Amino acid sequence: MASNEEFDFLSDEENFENDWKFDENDDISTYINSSTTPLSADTNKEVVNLGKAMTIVAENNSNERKVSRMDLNTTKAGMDGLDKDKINQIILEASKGSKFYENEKKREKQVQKRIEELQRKMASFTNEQKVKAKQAADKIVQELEQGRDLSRTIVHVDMDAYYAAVEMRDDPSLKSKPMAVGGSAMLCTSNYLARRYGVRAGMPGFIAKKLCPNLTIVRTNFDKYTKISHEIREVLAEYDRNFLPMSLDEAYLDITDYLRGNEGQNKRMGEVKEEESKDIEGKHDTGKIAGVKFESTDTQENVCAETKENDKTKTENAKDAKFIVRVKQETKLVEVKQETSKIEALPNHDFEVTKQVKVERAFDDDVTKYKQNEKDSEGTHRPNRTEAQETKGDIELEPIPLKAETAKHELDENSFNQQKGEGMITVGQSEAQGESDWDFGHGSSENDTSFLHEEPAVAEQEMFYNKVEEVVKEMRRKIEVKTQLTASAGIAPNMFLAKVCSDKNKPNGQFYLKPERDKIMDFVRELPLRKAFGIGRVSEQILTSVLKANTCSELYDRRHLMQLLFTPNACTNYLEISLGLGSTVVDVDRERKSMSTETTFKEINKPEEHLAKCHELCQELSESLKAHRLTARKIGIKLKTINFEVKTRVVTASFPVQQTEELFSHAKKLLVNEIRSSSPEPLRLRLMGVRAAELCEKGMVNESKQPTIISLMKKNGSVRERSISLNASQAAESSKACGPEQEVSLEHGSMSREDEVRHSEICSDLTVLDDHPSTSKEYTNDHVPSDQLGCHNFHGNAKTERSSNQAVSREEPTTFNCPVCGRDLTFRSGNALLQMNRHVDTCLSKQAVPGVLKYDSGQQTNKAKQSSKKRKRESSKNTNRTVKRKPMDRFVTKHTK
DNA sequence: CCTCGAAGGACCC
DNA sequence: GTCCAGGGTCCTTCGAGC
Repeated sequence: MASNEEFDFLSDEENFENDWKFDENDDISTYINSSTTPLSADTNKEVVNLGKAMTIVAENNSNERKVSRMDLNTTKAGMDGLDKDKINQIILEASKGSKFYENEKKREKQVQKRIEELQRKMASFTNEQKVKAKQAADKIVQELEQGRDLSRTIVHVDMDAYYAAVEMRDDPSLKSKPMAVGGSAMLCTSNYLARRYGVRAGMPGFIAKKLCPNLTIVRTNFDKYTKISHEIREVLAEYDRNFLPMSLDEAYLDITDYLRGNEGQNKRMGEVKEEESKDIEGKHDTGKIAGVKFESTDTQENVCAETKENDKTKTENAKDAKFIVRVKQETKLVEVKQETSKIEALPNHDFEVTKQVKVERAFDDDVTKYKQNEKDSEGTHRPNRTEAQETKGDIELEPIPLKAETAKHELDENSFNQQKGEGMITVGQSEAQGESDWDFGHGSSENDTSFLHEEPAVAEQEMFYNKVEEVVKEMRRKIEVKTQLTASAGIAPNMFLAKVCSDKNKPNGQFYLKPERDKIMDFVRELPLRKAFGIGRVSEQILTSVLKANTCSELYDRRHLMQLLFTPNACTNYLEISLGLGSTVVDVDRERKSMSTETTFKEINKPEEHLAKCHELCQELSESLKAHRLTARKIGIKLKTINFEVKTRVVTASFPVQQTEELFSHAKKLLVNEIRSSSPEPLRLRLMGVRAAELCEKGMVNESKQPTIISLMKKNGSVRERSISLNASQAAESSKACGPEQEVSLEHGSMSREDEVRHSEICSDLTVLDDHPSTSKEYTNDHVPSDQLGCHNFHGNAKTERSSNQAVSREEPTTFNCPVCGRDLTFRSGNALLQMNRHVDTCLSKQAVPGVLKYDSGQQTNKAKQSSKKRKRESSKNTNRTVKRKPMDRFVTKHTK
């Protein structure tokens, strides 16, 4: 436990005074918190003599510094203890003189310039300014602190070296070799053996080869990764149906509801599929067995019983219990009930007592390999292992977490609420904190936490923590059983922390940061800033060289300066990071904002080639748009010259487009402009891209990586929401619920923009006005199957879409031409006529529409949207600030008063 | 003075 | 011999228009 002196953010008068000193003396050493070491050499301008690799090719300019932006980023997993200098030297040698390198140098200079400006600015601050700034910062801190929400249990699941792991799984000979997945231009990922050489994702293959001449590079196989990703997601969905996939190998889950014991509980039981078990047998070649079969549970029952009586007995018996499991050397892997309840964890988590046992189903074959978590909980150190080591199988057994059938210790609502904590002060915390400023916001009657000091509450809390760990372990095991790939997980009260935690015990480990404020602050204290989401190369450089802050605590100590130097947005974000705050809402309802395609090639410099390439890209993009049923109002191009300079140009179309030629006509203009403006020099490109933005959905749920909001109708830049947001599964459900008769197809074929807008409004009107009980909310055209859209085959006034024999039992889709708005509307319903009439009425009562729309787009929609979100969980205290931490830029305010 | 759109970047995986 | 991706999101700056 850190003493307050060591980690005293708020009573940092000394630090604060040091700032003044810094101003007067420019004495960096007094400014830097002596307890921390610089992360990188350029933390301190004076420290430059770090070997050749660090001194840059100075050419003419003696002021030139090293291009630190090209350095290896070793903050990621599996990169500890590398000879960074040597690696950086090799990278430098391989890059020197290239166009890319020159460009990096240029960008580095720009960053330097910014840093110098900031430093100048900082030197000009008066004490008065700083005092004021500190007050302002503290005020924000206080608000943020008040919004701190520790009630959610967020899990970040991250597959270990995913692509590489997949390739190794399918070709075990790769396991013993350093290998990477990608191409010679760029690597996507590398295995842990390769990482020992400094080979990592985002590195060009040829440099990786220099670092590790034996490196095997395997081509990417995205289809395969996607398929496996689906399998992983099936597991994740058991724990949180609304989990948020971030990429193929990474996702956030909110398992709070699951922990309450009611979500997904009975979904999977007894349905372990044959093929699953076969898969497992088939693939396991090394044959080391670590699975365990639980039989009688008498012993364990006893252990649990005794646990409550006597601590000593608890420990010993628990040990025994573990031994029993191990000694037996049973070899059957069992699938157990979803909900694992670890009843007691022992000090240091050396072992666990798992209480009973309801075997739902055993795999057909008794022999199943099961890899062991090397480390299961925080506090104990686990050495890094390579894949080669991991497959050796010299591992300890660990009982598979089992479900506690006798739920005597099920957390009751009461204890849960305590855990969840209004104001969340946990045992021992108030003492530890003393009268520190940290306590702000916790002073009133509602913060009477005396009840938490009672033993039962502590025990229950412990139980809860154990349960959390077990659940996540179980999840990871399921993933492994299913895919033979390991995942790491971070568990924390918010997404930011969960992310950091998942990295902590990689590979194949997990880390639980318990929802206690002082634990979080401890955790965050020495956290390198670079680990924080949204702090990349540049921000890190700025923060270290301007603020001399390497860790979150140091950042916090400079909050007054942040206040003066950065934009309010950036400032708040930094404060959130330094306080360990992050989003507690795993928000899947994110809508895709743009869609693009780009490609790198050998130099292209002839206009006709430019245009040909552009057309190609437009075609690709058009296909993507069509596949997602999207149209775009903005079309942009991206050009990268052979010197790596990037230009983007955007144009707003007068109506939403989707077709290749439509896209091309806009993109072409932009491109030609650039060709012209570069002339008489040829436009020498190495990359071209086309982008579509301001997307409008043409119906259907967007099948992008995240389930999306349906139907955002945009007009004049302002968003007016029409229909209730549904995620994909909800949409599917409601679609089922409504039945096909509620689906409406609309003719989109050749609409003008005006038509499109009008059309949207009409759809919306239907949404709003329809009073059909089952459709009052979901009645949009969003569920129309793809083949119903476009309606290219509708010509008549009322034409059936299917052959009549097919349509006998189902209602025939019928197309009408609306005499008012002129649109073709298809209704698949027995009462199509009625619906049509309703539509016509709507069109006719145009005057009523604005009012409706207005109302709808006002509070109504917001409310509806909120309630439609399955989990509106912002506690009443939760101010708007903390909830969503957005990635941000750390730009600098132009004028800080 | 405020709002918007375009351009440029930073960052993430 | 190979010589730094591609698909996104969000933020800031800055000039134009109201």
